[in-house]
Amino acid sequence: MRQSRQRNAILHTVKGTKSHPTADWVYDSVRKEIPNVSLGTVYRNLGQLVDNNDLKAFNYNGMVHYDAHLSNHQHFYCLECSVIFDINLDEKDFISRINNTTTHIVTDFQLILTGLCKTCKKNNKRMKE
Amino acid sequence: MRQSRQRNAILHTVKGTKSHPTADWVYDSVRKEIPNVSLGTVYRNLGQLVDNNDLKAFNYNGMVHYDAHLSNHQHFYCLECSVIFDINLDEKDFISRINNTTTHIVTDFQLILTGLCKTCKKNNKRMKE
DNA sequence: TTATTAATAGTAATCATTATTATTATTGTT
DNA sequence: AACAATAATAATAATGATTACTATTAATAA
Repeated sequence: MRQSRQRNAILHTVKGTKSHPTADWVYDSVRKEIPNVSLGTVYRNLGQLVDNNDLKAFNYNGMVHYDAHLSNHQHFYCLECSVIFDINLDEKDFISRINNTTTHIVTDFQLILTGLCKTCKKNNKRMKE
Repeated sequence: MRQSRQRNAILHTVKGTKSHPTADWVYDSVRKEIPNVSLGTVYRNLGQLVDNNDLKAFNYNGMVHYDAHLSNHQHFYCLECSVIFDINLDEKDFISRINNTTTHIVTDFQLILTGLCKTCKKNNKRMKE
């Protein structure tokens, strides 16, 4: 894998946000630095960076989201403000718990939690007062 | 909501399988009975049937899968044979457990388990002998 | 410094899905 | 049964995310 200005910019962009961006968001962001970067380059590099374990990817609502936060965690999507938050969950414990209830061998899982985030919960209360 | 031959065929098709089919699979299946059915009709009706709580839908690998099995359950995808199995999991218990570990309010979740199914596990053992 | 070839920009193609529209068929009402 | 009213359809075009293609550019090893 060679060095390239584009790949560095793409990786730094994802590392520099906690917003779990889509390819399109990364494209818009990288274009501010490299205006003629190609959308195909963004997709190709995001894919390679995931293969290379520099990024993680997950599907939500039919779109791929990227994440530079590599350690064991899950995601929570707020139905009010659409922000994706990180949630800490003991994956090993969860998997072993599941494996006690089934005869298949569960080795991995994709979990996305939904609901109302802390901030939106507060705002909702205020509105009702 | 009116009656139509197409909608009936679409609903019966999904009710008649445990394979958690995609729109395309349903289309191919319904075409055997109604050869000139339109793919748009299949998509529209699957959407309506979900809105009407006759079917449930979930995303996997960027594709929507439909399920006529409406009661509380989750899905397990076998990485070997690509079959999607049903898994029983106490949703309420799971949600309340999660809510003990976070300050957001979790009301729902999407979970897809992956691994090796019972059958593929057996076959794998045989191969290694 | 040059040859090799990975990576790029630009563009076309693909795949799942949704929208449009003129026609057909269902259903409630005479 | 005949008839409006309009929901549902087939056929097709359009969309949005992603992947593939290709000629050119640029990174690296010799």
